[in-house]
Amino acid sequence: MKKKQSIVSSDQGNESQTTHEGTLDAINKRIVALLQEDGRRSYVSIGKEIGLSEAAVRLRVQKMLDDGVMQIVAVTNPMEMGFRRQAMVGITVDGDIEYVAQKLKDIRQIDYIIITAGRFDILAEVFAEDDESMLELVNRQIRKIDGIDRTELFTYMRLESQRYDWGVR
Amino acid sequence: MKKKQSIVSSDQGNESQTTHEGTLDAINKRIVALLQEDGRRSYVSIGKEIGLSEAAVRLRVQKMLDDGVMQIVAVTNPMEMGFRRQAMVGITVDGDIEYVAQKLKDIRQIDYIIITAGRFDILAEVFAEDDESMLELVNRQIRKIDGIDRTELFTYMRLESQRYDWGVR
DNA sequence: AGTGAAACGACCGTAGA
DNA sequence: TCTACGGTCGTTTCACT
Repeated sequence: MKKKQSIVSSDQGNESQTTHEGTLDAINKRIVALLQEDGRRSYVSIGKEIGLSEAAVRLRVQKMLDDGVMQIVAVTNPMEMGFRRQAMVGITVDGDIEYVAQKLKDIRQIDYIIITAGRFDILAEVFAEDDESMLELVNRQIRKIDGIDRTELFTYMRLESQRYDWGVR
Repeated sequence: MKKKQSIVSSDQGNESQTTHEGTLDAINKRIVALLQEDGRRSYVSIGKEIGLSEAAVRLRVQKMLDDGVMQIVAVTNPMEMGFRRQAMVGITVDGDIEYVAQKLKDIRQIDYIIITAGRFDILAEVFAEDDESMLELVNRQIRKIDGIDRTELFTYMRLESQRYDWGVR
């Protein structure tokens, strides 16, 4: 529902929480770090820990959410959701990459795709209930897309330390 | 801090929220879907939307968090955090995979590693401030690890539709 | 950007079905 | 596993710095 707010840099002498390069100030980093542990932690308790009033914490969090610096969301565990197979699919394209990318995005069992430089043109992370439906997905859905040359499957044997804390460690 | 609670399936005629296969019941799916939009949405407002009391929603969310079905966390945007380069590194190992995996996990700029079957033994997602520090990371940190045979870098040109909603679409 | 205070709303534990 | 309810705590708004 929320749109990224248009930021007119109000050059009126107030020190910004984010620099032009997009790095956060020390206070925001601490706030983000705490919210990465528990996204529902109250502003009051965060404020107590870092020595700021509840309102100050809340305004900072709101600004970071509005600016698209972070989001606070439920992240599900694929295993617990009944998806026992995950894989990365390396794809080489001999047609229109944008077209292929669009078609891939329409597939429900792909959670993200990456346009890359290297041996592959696209990497797509896929999940499936079991080996059977993983094969079905790759052979009947992905490989059928016009413009796909080859696919190569990297089945996940084990996923270590999935984290969501880019840049705040 | 929280441990996954041991589930003794109390076969006393109460319909469970999770089946043995780990899929959620319809109510929990709706709750998760709403929390994927806004992880801080109040239990009261969720309850109103799905026709359940605040306490019922709260108990269900608590159970899903305790069971490791989902987590509610802040997810940062690497770009906004000043990390303008992301890449997947494909790694082949000629030594001890566990040792290599452990060493990789200690590197701050790796957010997750995947043990795979296929051309590579390990896939690692890495991020860096710029090309310079990406090269430094791969050449000076990753390639120096004992037991690593070859590495292959897939630089992200564009990341499409990163989502965190496995299985609830 | 930040504080403090008052009114309101959400959350939590528990009792009862 | 649900609802109802009362006590406590968190959030919101606003005036002030």
